Amino acid sequence: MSKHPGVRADAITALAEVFREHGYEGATLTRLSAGSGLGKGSLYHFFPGGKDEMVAVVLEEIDQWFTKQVFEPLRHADDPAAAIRSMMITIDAYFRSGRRTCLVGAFALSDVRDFFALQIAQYFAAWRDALSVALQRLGHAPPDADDMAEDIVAGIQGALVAARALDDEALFLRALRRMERRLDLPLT
Amino acid sequence: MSKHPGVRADAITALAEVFREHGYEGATLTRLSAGSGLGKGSLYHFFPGGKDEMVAVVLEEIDQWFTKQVFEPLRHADDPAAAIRSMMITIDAYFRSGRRTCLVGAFALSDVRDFFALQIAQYFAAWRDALSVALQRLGHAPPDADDMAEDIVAGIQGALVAARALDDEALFLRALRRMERRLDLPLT
DNA sequence: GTCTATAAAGCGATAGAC
DNA sequence: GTCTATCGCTTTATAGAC
Repeated sequence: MSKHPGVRADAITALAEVFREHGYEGATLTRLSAGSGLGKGSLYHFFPGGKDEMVAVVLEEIDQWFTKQVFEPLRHADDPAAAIRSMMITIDAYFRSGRRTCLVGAFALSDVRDFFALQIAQYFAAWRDALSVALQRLGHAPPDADDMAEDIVAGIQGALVAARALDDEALFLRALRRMERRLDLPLT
Repeated sequence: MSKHPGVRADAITALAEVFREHGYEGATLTRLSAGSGLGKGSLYHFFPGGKDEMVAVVLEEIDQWFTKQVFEPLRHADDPAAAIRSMMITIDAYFRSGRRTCLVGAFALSDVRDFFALQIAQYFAAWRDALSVALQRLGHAPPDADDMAEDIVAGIQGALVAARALDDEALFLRALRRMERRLDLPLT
């Protein structure tokens, strides 16, 4: 254990941003070093497994963040409808209206998908299942809730792609609102 | 002009597949050479601008294919509803139920987006606009038709991401059917 | 723990024989 | 038009001084 655990934690956040901006192959050690403020030697001290270990740790951190901020509230909030609405706001902020990409989604489209297949699949499955639970608590039958949840999770990824492709920030929020309306959430 | 124009045309198709499987940075000249069956020298003979020119030509070919097979039918088919249904079938075949990625979509999420921004934006805009025309011909007001078209185009991209992330082929066709149902197309 | 120097391999691109 | 050989350069990763 490091005597300054904050250094490693801060590095993980910085590395995540480099991977997000440049992808797996584009995230060179030079860029990872510059982005984290750590020399190559220090990076290999914290992540002896090199780039692959950095990615694995970054994916783990992302999963933990979403579990706490998105998945758990969907499953356990007193008001499921409010939790879904809150998810949309959280997501819009996290992805900065589509200016920020989803690292997991981008990896799913790339050739590193197979290598990190388990973590990628788990992230998407956890999101879909948590959302399905919230929808079931609103009275939807499990097969319908699964279908709706799958639609939303995929829709968010598609909105990220389209917003970046068309360079149109407004598109992302517009898509979120469309999906929310489609769910026909009860007023609270 | 080459004396064997088929060689270059075949190469473009092969190069497209390499870029699709490995992304821009992952598509090394060694892989592009192996995939096309042409030596590096021959590749530079056909594409003096190197990788960047190969990508530009590949994107152009993709745009031409979609224009002829998808966009034009949406705009001019006698039966717009049938054209939209036909689009879904064409798309499922082209993307092989999500096992094949959309090169343009993947580029939109990557760091080469800025470099090819124009071609990427044009592809998405052309798809959305052609679909909007078909929906308007079905009686939808232009703002509604634009909204629905945007939803479908983004939804297809999201379905590609989710299908690959969850390694679930059935998800892609399921998403296409959901979107088709949502359009409430008239029977013909 | 952090750095610089460096090794070994692979990269995009070019030259030139055929 | 096609190939092989090769040039610089960058890559990941390591070694070792501090």
